Amino acid sequence: MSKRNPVATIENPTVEQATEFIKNAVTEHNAVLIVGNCWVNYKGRASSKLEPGERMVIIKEDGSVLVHRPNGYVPVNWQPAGCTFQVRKKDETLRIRATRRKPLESLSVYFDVVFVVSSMKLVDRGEFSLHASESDMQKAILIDPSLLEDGFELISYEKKVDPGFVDVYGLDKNGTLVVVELKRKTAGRDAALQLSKYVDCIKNITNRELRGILVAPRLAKGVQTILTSLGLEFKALDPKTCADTLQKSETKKLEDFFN
Amino acid sequence: MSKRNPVATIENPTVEQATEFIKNAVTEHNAVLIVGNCWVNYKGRASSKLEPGERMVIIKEDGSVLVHRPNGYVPVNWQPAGCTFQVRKKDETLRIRATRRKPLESLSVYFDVVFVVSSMKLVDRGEFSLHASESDMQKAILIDPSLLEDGFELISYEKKVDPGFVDVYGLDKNGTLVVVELKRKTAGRDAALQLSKYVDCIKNITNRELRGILVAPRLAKGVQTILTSLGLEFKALDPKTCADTLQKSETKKLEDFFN
DNA sequence: TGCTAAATCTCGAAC
DNA sequence: GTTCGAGGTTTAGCA
Repeated sequence: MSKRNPVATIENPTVEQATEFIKNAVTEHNAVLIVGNCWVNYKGRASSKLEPGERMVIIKEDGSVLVHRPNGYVPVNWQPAGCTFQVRKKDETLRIRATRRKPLESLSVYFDVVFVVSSMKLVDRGEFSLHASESDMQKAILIDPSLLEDGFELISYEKKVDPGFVDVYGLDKNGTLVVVELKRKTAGRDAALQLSKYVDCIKNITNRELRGILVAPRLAKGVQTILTSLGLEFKALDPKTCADTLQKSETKKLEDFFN
Repeated sequence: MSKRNPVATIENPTVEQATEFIKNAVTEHNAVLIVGNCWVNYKGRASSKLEPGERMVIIKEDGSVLVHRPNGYVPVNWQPAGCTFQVRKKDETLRIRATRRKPLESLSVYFDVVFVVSSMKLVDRGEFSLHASESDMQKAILIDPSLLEDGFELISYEKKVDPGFVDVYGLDKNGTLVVVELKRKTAGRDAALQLSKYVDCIKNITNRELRGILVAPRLAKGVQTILTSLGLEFKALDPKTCADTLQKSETKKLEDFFN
């Protein structure tokens, strides 16, 4: 089995070697890792100065830069993506200057000793998901309808094309028809109006009494007023709560399996 | 000349080798750099999942962790300082689990391929300074009173015990008495009220006309309204500008010295 | 220890 | 494009 190795490393390079190596890496839009003794100046939205010390510097292929001291999880200096770079050697010192416009700011890192430098082209297509997705919220309500309201019974559900919205239809404990609109983030005016449209639409079909509930972690400012004036309701539901419900459900399934 | 080299590196280690190497590094509170193919789970204040991809992982000696994708300057996952670690190999997979209490949260990183791993003990005593200090801002105004306002003349200044505040008294171009309050960061409501107190205090002593000016890089939201209702003024002054003025002054002194 | 206000905040959506 | 609001915000200053 041949293992892909996208990383090239030089240990204990001279300043000259490191300069050439980094210059090449940056022009080829490779990511670069540098560990060595350096000092840093930043000028832009603010200005800062960092006296010499041993640190890790990361340059990413998108032109972002991070300077990390041996302690603390926040970088001491950084530059967001989209920087242009100037790498040069002068008087036995390597200088890396990362500049960006809008806002105009520049970060200069000076090395007099480099312990190790790596250049790499990483491939990362993995998806990142924080919290539960909207479909997870929907699943959670399917599993435990009481998340929505005590005595709530599900009739049907429909996944909309519009991302972030999922409709649920059901009956409350009194048998009244309920239309639900889900949102995984703060619900704004648009969500309220959307729900109102659905409710109006259904009122044209049936003469039954109808409740419209907007379900979201929270409401944007002023939306409660809109909801009230439209005769709609709001139910706070956290994606995290949904994630917990799903996980409990998973473990319960396992327990059922073993019992 | 013997060059200090605090970095040990293994290129293309097996999962087994990497596991042992990292286990040792972590127990000795060394910093660790890992580049390889990994996936990540986080559970704590929120929860997240990151599908497999090639990334850089940094473990620092203070027990903080960073997971960096090839793009973006913010880590996709992280853990603040003070974590306890569990490093183990299982089924040809390296798992690093970083846990912290208060809040209870844990980050698990799984590697099936490691391209390169480094262990290091960095020495960094360099001082970091951001902005100009408030006394720098004061000095800058002493050097160039027009930073404050055209035609401004200084009468006296006083350094307050309260850190972050420096009072300046002067006359504007019309000879009107001016009271200035300096703040090196965004001025909030408290700064406005403080200035108001000073102004009221002086109004009790003299019958002269009096202007109160709040000098800061910017105002917090809603503070302009408060200032207006109190009959006070705001002058934007960036610590950065002050730093520039000071620097120019330094170079000018040098020029004067040589001329 | 808990709270409040600021940050080279960042990041995204809404206006 | 700018403003506004949320974040696993983080962080620093105080009560």
